[in-house]
Amino acid sequence: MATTRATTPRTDPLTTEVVDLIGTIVARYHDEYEEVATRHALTGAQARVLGLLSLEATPMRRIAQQLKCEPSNVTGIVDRLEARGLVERRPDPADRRVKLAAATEGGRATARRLRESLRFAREPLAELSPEERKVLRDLLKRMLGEPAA
Amino acid sequence: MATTRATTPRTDPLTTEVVDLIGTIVARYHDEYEEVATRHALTGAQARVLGLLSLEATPMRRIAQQLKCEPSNVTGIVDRLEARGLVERRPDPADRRVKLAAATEGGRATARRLRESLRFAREPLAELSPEERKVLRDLLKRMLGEPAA
DNA sequence: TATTGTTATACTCTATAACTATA
DNA sequence: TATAGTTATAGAGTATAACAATA
Repeated sequence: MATTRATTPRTDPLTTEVVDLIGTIVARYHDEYEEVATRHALTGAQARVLGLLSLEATPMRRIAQQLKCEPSNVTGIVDRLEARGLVERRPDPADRRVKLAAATEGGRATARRLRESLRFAREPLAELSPEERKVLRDLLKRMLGEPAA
Repeated sequence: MATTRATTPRTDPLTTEVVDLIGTIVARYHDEYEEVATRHALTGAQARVLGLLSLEATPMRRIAQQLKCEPSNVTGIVDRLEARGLVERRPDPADRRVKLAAATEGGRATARRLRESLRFAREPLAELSPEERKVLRDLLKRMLGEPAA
């Protein structure tokens, strides 16, 4: 079945330790993201969509793809952001079926403040020297299947 | 406040790149967790609770603390797991107010299958040699504020 | 015919507040 | 009186199915 199993058994202590560390990072990252969103009176999903739209106006359909959820859900999320003046719906000149959701100026400002509040993985990285950050970057890249730059 | 700020400005390209990589890992980890849970007909929250209870019987209150949610929510989650025979409630001999939620044998089997399906951060780590995994472990530990072993 | 966005529906997770049974 | 668990309630996210407008 797994012919390379012997090289790196999935249960060796070192691998388990790294897996646990990554689990800790994932948990901490998510907790902080939710907390920052709540502090701005947004849910996690709303904060994610606002973050997307602060970069560029996006068709409803594509928002759903980025969120990995059904398009029908995006309607409600954008509704709530629109009700607060953070987002607006605009027609797509090229296709009248499409609605482009776009962040308003206020929405972009909120998104910016949100981004700046997300200290995690910034402050902690200050513990590492630039050389160590490079090593970490290359290891993470290889873990994710990218060529090591 | 942050006297070392000048050394590593939060916006330097290398730090940003590492932050983005960690964001990618977090997203992938969560997507896979949800997908595996769904494949076992469980929600993410149900899978997390079942994972906890497969290790040891736990008072409702403590489950809420681990999930970082209100105790009232745990009632429903455990209800649904119990209705499927994966979990059961038992009295705590030491304190009759307390109910211990415990995984049944079937629940432990499901939890085991679930754990085995979670390949992420296992398979990807196979890309790294044992030495590289050690370096990664120590960098992650320091990032998380632990002494570097 | 196919696609985009929406509505309608039902389920789950979430927080808040009030309740009960113990301590 | 304080604590553990529950119930009731309301808001939000989710998937599914059916619909109108447009392609």
